[in-house]
Amino acid sequence: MRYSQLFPKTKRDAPKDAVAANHKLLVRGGYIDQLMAGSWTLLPLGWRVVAKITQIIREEMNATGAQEMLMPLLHPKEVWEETGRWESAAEVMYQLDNFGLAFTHEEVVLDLVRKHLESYLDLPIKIYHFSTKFRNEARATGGILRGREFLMKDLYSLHASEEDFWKYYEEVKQAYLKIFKRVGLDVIVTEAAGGVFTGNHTHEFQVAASSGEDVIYVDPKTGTGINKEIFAGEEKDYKKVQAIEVGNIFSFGTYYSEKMGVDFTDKDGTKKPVWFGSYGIGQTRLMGAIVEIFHDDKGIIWPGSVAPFKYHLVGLNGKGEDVYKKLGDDVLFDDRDVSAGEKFADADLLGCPIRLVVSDKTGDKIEAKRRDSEAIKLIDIASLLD
RNA sequence: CGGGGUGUAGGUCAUCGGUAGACCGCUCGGUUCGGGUCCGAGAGGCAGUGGGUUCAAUUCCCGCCACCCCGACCA
Repeated sequence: MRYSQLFPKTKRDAPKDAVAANHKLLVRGGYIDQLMAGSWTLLPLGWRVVAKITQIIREEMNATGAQEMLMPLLHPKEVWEETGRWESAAEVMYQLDNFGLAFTHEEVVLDLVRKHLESYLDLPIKIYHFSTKFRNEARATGGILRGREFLMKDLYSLHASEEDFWKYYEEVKQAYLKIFKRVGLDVIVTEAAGGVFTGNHTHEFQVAASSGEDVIYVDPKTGTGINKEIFAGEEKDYKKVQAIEVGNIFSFGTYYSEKMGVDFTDKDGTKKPVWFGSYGIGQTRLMGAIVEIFHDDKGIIWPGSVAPFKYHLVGLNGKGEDVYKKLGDDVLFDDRDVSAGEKFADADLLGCPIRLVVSDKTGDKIEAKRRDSEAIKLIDIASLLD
């Protein structure tokens, strides 16, 4: 990608009211653009980051045997009335006369499954999708961390037995740990309340960050946390940390299945309700959380796995064209006729992992510098392509 | 939803009871070319919106709207 053709360009100033690092840097870098409070366009750069996050999640979900699909966002009132959530979740759900906008998909999944589920032989079912969620947030805040509309992966699993359910629940927990590790985050598995979703406790995946809106108590011995909302221990025995919730997993037991009549014929010939759980990761929030963790005063420092481009090639003195053509697709080439300083500043702001410079000074070599280091080395094109 | 703050050029901000100015960005010309170079010229604004006070309102007062922050709330 040539920078000269990239839409849009970087900005020198952050939005005047922006406080959160992700808000300032993602907007300045041209990753996201605000339509209104809690509503963001993912610009070409931001979309590339989200696509990389999505692909990592997809790989790990598929590895658990889950199948990707896509469900609608406009839901009939009826299915939500079956579980009572048309009323109980009215505050978070955007509702029209006979429809509601998706803020989650439990009801739709259960309606889907009951039409196709007959026997224990059909179970387990593990299905997921990536889609927009609408939430009528009383207060959208923190840049892209809490929006009224955002992207999320939600996985749903249905099982013939409690034992099989918990086995898979644990498998998803491990998959989540892999996902967060792959995107560069250290997460704290945290016990929490289920809110509108369930009376049971749930597991959240929290990332320590001073800008986080959650408070959790971390047990120094196990490294696991308990959300402030259900914490009942002695404060002195725990470490209190602020954190961003980047994922969560829920067990519903047979509660919703019974309400919606989602049952199957078991081995013994009797009808039983399915065991049901759901598992979410917000891709857009995850992008914001990554920026909260990985940035300095100059800009973003993307982990390699989610960076929009691996290389940011700076051409000076009209050079760089040859190197650009050899590097393939994973490179952003700053081909503008502007000062070196401006190009370096933009490279720091955009935060690609490796900055390459080709100039009069580098001769037939290429200068390489990691975004997270000051060390510079000269290499030749052949070893770079290796 | 309660409290606070802010709305002036594309962006960030000054100004001020007498119909607006800087910097950045943009366009043009020159200059420069390893950390947002420098010089010159130019384009660009119904001062969020509705009302009130006044000879006169961007400025003072009130309503509304929007955004940001704190709280409440919250997959």
